Amino acid sequence: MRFSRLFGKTLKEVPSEADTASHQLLLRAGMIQQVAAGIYSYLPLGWRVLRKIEQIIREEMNKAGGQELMLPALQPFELWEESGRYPSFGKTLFTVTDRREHKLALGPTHEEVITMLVRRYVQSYRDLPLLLYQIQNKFRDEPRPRGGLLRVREFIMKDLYSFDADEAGLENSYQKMIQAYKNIYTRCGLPAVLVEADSGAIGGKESHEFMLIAETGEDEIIYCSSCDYAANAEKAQNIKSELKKEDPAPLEEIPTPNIKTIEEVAEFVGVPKSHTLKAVFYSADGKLVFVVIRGDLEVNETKLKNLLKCSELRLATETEVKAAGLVAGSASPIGIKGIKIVADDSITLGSNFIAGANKSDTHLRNVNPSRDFTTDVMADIALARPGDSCPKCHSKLLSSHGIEVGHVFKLGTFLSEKLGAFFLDENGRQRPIIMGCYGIGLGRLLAAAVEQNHDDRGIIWPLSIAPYQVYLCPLRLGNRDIAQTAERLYQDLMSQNVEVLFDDRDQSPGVKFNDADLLGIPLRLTISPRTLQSQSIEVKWRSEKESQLLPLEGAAARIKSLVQSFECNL
RNA sequence: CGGGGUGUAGCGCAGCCUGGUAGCGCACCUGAAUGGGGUUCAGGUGGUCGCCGGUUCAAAUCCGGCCACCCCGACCA
Repeated sequence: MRFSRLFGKTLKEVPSEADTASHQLLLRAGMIQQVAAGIYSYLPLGWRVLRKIEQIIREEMNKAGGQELMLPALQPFELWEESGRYPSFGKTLFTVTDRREHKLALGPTHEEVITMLVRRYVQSYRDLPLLLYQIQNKFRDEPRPRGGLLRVREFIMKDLYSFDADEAGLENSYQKMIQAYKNIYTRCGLPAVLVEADSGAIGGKESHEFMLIAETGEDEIIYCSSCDYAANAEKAQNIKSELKKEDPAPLEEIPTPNIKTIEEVAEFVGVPKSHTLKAVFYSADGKLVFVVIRGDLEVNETKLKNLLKCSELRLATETEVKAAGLVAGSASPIGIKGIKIVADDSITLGSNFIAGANKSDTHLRNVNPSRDFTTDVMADIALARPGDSCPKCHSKLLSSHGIEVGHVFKLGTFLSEKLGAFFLDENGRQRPIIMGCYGIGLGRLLAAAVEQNHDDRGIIWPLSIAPYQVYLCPLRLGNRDIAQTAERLYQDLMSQNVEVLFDDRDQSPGVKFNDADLLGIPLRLTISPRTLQSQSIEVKWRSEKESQLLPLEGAAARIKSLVQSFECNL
């Protein structure tokens, strides 16, 4: 490709809308353009990168036994009501109405459609296992698109769906996909890590995410400093310290004037926070919920939401709390009636707690769960924090931010049961197909690759996904020798099937070098009067500081093998 | 949805407070010089000042409403 003909221009200044590195660089390099909030066009350079990522993913999916197909973006709205997933997607589902006033959804994902397809063709266990995938646009009306390509409303996603006859089959498919994903990240030059995850709106039981550790990441990862435990903070567990059991002492009121927060209570009474019980009020689908947790811990709202199986969860407002007759600051579950009480299991790891008295400016001493109050539900709903103990090995937990570059789910049978996808097993018994799904956002992967690989001059593409492999950069194009040599090398490289961007513009060296660095093409070839004098060209990797000279004679073939040897290392 | 911010040429910005019909840099076009890290000089092209309404002899500027985009939070693969 000749630079002079390339559609798109590089920018010196940073467009004001961008503040993450990948967003700024992709805009400055002329690879993407924003059309509306969370909606982007890909220009030729950006599209070439995307297509390379797509091809790598496709190859790995095929290698794992996946079969590619294509599904519609427009889906009957009823499908979402039937599957029961409409409430959990809610407003993120884009809907349109056709001329017959029939409601349609723009597919945010395709489990419904593919399950309908599969149920028609799979009747027997002999038809399983099955791995089907598609690479296409999905639509989600995100509350807040952000970070350029990192969170958008229309995006290209690879989604593979697995169909198995039994749990062992699902486990096998799941492991195959995890391996395929690892291959994909390696080939794209991304050190992604596998973490335990919450399955969110998709539903299902077990789930893992692939994360790229990055400051700009929206997710928080909790990981162990010594073992391999790692989980999304939404899902992460910790070891809750067990306090010495004392014999239950009688309840006792203590006046606590103007003392409301756990910190204040603990200090006032002179006990550690872990000797107190904290009350937090939530509104779950409009119903008030009373949550009790040990004072040294915080509530993990994702865990709570899953436990309550509600679709909307938020902190209750002051008005709602008052209306329910609760005394914020001095509330406790003792004597509460008509409100659902949910407890974290930490409240059983201690005794004689300090808790509210449901009377303003008053607390109770020696509160003991089960003796003094009962709960409707008890489970782990605590937030794991850095500094806590690892649930696997008790070492210290750490945290960092990450970009979610892939998510795999064991769905189980809830969709196949809802949508009627059954098969007959060896014994002629009808059973629901066991499903899994495995997604990668291509644009996000591209942005993550830039977040991971750049410096203050621009992008540094890994060779495998670079828009071009080689940047051919002749200086002083007015010089006929230079022009001819460059033109010949350009033709030679192309005939060797090297992907080359030929900077045929008669620009000053500074302009050319700066553009080369900004675009981030891995290998830069410079031809100048200087190099020509020694019958050589200068070769420089974008990722390295130093350059070297290569004889002009046979340069194309040498460059070809340079590029190839690098590819083989991946 | 709550809080904050911004909308003036393709991009980055000034002008607005104190009304008089728009300016700078980059990019682009023409010419000349320069030539290993965004070089220099000269001359040009390009804007219904986000939209609608109001005040006024006169609105980018003042007032009201709306819209879009960005950031933080809520939320969310």
